[in-house]
Amino acid sequence: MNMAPQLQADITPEGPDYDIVRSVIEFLTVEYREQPSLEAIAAHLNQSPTQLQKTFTRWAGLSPKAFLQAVTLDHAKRLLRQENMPLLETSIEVGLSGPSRLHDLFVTHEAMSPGEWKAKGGGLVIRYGFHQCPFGTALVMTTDRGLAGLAFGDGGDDATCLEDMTSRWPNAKFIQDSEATSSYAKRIFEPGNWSSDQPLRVVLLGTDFQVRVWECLLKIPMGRAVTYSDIARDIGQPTASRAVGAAVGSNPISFVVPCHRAIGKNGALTGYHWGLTRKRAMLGWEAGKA
DNA sequence: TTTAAATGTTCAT
DNA sequence: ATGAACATTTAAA
Repeated sequence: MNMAPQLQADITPEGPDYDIVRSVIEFLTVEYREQPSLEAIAAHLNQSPTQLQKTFTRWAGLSPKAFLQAVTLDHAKRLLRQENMPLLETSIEVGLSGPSRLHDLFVTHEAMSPGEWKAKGGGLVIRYGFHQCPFGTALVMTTDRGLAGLAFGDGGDDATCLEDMTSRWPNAKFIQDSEATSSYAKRIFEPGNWSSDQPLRVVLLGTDFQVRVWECLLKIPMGRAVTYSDIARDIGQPTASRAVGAAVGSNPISFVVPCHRAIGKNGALTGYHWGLTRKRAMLGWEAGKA
């Protein structure tokens, strides 16, 4: 309600948190057969076990052990099985600018007109800024109609990250303006700020097919997962699962459009534009908040 | 468990 | 127009 200046610090209390967490996840992923003990992990990172335990838990809401369990095949399959009845079919009569009630974050979305899409962003003014978030550095992009892009980068690859995004809309005009984008960052990464009073407005810049896929993703509740073929079925092209994968992968608003909740039919995490480790991190983080 | 063929969209010749 | 790439999936060996 108030407190503008400090919020960004609240999001990431200790700057390097994600760096540590990321290392832990990477280590666990490679060595998970060994079921490494907390001591082993800590030793590998040159940290004290208690320190590490505390940092990790503060970040994820889950102990490293519970986290490891949350990202295994078994757990993923359970998430899928749970999705038998209700998920995609029952939901929502969303027209083009209809509000969709999410289980978690409230979003209103709006697709671009075909003419605007053909212009590849021409005549569009996009403001962008970098912000710290629980998953590293986030690049936030907005238009006057709402959030248009969200990307991630670690360390010094901010430039790479920016390049990746700007090349999607070559004719748009880009202006650096962290002031304008910071309010979005605050809203997105702090679950406490999620409310229906002020829905988050997003603009879907993509082809017809892509937009349909992304709208599907928006219906997936927090802590749940669906397969690529589920989505294909829901948009009326049951055999297009592969195409769906491609569309999911080109989603410009990562995290807000929960592309990390789409997984393979056997429960395996297949791919992620910003790195599989980050996908695991997001799934585990959500498991801790749910 | 690994391999091969089928599949739909997008992007580059 | 045509072909290759892709964050898939299924069936067959």
